[in-house]
Amino acid sequence: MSTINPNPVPTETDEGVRRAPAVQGAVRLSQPLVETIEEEILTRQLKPGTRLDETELAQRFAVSRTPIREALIQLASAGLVELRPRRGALVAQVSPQRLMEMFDVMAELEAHCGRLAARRGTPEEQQALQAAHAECALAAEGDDPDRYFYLNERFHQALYRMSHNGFLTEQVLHLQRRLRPYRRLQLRVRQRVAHSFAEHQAIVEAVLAGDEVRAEAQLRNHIRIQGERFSDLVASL
Amino acid sequence: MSTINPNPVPTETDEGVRRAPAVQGAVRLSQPLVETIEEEILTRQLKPGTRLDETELAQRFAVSRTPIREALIQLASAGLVELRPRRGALVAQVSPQRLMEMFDVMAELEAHCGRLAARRGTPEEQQALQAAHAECALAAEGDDPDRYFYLNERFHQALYRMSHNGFLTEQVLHLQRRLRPYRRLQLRVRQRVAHSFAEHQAIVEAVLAGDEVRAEAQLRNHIRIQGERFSDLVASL
DNA sequence: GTCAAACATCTTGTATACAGGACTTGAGCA
DNA sequence: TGCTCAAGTCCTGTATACAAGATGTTTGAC
Repeated sequence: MSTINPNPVPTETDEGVRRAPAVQGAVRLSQPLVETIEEEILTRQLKPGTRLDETELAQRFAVSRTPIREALIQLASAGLVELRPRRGALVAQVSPQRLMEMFDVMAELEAHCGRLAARRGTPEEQQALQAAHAECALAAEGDDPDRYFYLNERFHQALYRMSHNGFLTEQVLHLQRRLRPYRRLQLRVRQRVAHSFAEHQAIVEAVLAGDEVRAEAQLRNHIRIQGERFSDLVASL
Repeated sequence: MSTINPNPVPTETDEGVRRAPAVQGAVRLSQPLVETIEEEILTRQLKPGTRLDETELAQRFAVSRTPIREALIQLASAGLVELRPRRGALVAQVSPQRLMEMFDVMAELEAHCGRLAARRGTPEEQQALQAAHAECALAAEGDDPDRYFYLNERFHQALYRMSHNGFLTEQVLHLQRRLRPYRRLQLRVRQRVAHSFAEHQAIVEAVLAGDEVRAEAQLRNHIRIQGERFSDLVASL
């Protein structure tokens, strides 16, 4: 019987789900379930097309089918799971074309973040952006793709916040998370880390200079490159 | 945007939700519930902040609490309902600032649709766009704001499809629906229908001419005006 | 040997039971 | 009179029971 993995994201689910059926502990059982299953889908431990049997999951997490069903519904709403009425749940298949469509939308949203960040960023946010950029520099020089990948996300998140548009930030964060496994492939490509960092440099300069047009263009291009690289990758298969 | 397949057949909800508990008709009871409650929230029959009591809803729709809970979870994922653990569900409050943020994102997504439509629209799609535009003309001349509102949505949807980006289309459709009650307020403003139609004219010309830059700019402006008007409306209160 | 229909089994969707947290109300106290 | 605390009630979250659709298998006919 497997328990729920400790989460990298700081949450207040202080304890695991290892509980006797009648004991009430966490506020909602389905929440950690959503996070765990989502993580496993995004990390490809659960592969697209995999059947998600409710009873099996219920046994695995030592809860009843009720919170499992609620978790699956939430995952379906996020697009990670396909729910076929009366026929069970599958890990959603994401076609290469759809991925490219998602990268396309991501590029536009990030570009808009860049424009707004250049226009609205406060001095503190500008400093935070530079700090995030400096951290990326260390990882890039140290030739540590995994660490760069993580810091790269932090860099972009600093930009999202600078947009001062909470809704936009939520949307683009969601897409960032959704596309993570595919973006991760990119950095394995030769020289990609170095190129990415150079692009960041141009972005930082444009944003700090308050150059909305350039910030927008640089970011659009920065994201779009990933979509194109991904497309090359797919085409080569 | 949810990947829950409601039905093998893309049919309307055959009728209301009033059914005897034991009658098996729809594939899932929660689906029509989601649609009904969503409709009532979007039409303001259920006002922001209203408590959504599970037992009460269960009685009203003559089902058990189980499908009600599943519906509420889906609505919460769509942002229409706020779920407070152990403390019940509320119709989500949308602050004026958040609405403006949503209009801002909407403007960018529609603008991108416009650009792609100008680049990729097929002759059939161009014809469909013109046809939708012509229908709007009739409603505008006839001074029928409600009908114009409906046809206006069809016009925009024709543009979304022209983008040939399914993910983008889903996202922007979702936002169109979400913002509907607030957009509806716009057309009551004096001369707004006439202005809107004039803007459509410019959009159609740009898209048909394949002028990506102009199509994008016209659409961004067309949507942004609504956000600004809304902001004026809020400020005047 | 192939196909189809009927049956058995599995799994989902819904109803209901039950436990525990949250809100309400009223009494005691300052 | 106002505040605090406690008991009672209500409602949510979870488990479980049950019904019916979906799937797989076996058997029978051609």
